[in-house]
Amino acid sequence: MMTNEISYASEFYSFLTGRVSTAIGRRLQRNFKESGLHITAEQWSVLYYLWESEGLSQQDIAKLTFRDKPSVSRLISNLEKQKLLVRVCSSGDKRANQIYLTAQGHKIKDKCMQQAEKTISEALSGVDRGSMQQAQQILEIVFNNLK
Amino acid sequence: MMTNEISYASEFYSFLTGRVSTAIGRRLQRNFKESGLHITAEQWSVLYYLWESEGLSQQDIAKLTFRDKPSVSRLISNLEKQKLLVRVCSSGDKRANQIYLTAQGHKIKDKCMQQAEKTISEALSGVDRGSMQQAQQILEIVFNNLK
DNA sequence: GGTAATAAGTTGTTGATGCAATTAAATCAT
DNA sequence: ATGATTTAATTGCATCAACAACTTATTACC
Repeated sequence: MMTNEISYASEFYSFLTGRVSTAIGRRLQRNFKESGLHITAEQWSVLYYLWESEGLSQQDIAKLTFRDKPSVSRLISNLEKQKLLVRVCSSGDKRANQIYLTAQGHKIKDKCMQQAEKTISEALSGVDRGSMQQAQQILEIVFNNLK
Repeated sequence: MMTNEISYASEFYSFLTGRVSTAIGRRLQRNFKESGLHITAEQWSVLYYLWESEGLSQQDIAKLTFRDKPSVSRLISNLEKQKLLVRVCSSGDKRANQIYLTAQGHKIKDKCMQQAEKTISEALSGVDRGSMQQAQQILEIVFNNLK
C-alpha cells in the first residue's frame, strides 16, 4: 500500500537526513572549541587514525574514514596549514605521501580524546550499552547494503 | 577504566562520523540522477515538506528540517534558480517569505518519492521493521540529548 | 623494453554547513 | 507613541563533500 510505504518513509526520515550524526558532529566541534581546540570534527577523524599509526598514506586515510581522495587531500592540506601534520613523499612509491604528525599534532591528542569522550557521554546519556550496540548493528547492515 | 572508554568510543565511532547517513544520502542522490532528476538529497528534504503543505515560511522549513536559517535560505535560493519553487513575500508579516511550488515543483513529486522509496528499500534490505524502529528510538534519544 | 592500464594525489566546480554579523519588520515595554 | 528587544531573512567567510578531469608514477602485458 502506498500509505504504508509513505509512513515507512517518514519513520526512516531521520536516517535519511542524518540529523543525528550532524548533531553529534556539531556538539563535538563545540566541545573542541570550548576547550580551546581549533579543529573540526572531520579533522579529528583523520587525526584519530594518525594517533594510532603514523606514516599512513592519504589513500589509507581515505579508506579508514570512508572519504574520497579529494576530500582527504584537502583535509590534509588544512591540517598541514595548521601545522598539525606534514606530508612526506614516500621513498618506496614516489606517487604517495606519508603523513606524519608534528609535535603539536601529538600534543593535542589527550585533550581531543577527552572532548570526544565527553561528547559521547553527553550523546549516550540515558542509553544503555546493549541497545546502543543493537542500534549499531542495524546501522552496520544498512551501511553494508549501500557501500 | 580508560581502555573501556576508548573501546566504547570506537564502537560509537560510526555514529560520530555519520558514515551511514552520508551513504544513504549519496545513494539517494545517485538514484535521483539515474532517474533523470537533478536535485540533491538536501533539496529533496525541503521539497518533501512543501509537497505536504505549501506556503511554509523559511523558518518553518528550518524547524522541520533541523537546519539553520542561512542553510534554508540558500537551499531555497538554489531551488528557486531551478524554478521548482518561488518566494512570495507574506502579506501578514512583511519580513517573512512564503514558499510555493511551481508547476514543475509539483510535477516531480511522484518521481522523487519513487526514488526515495527505492533508496529506503535498498538500505533496509535484510533489516526487519522492528529492529529498525528500535534503532530509530535510540537515535531519537541521542538527538534529544544533543539538540 | 615499450605500450597500456592502473593507482596516488591534486585541482576545479558546485552545493551544503556553521558561525557571525547585518538589515528590516514586528512586538514589547514603559 | 517611542525606544528597546525579538524575529525573518540575507550575506560573508571558512570548511567540507561529491564528481570529473588531470598529472605523474607504478605495474601489467606482450
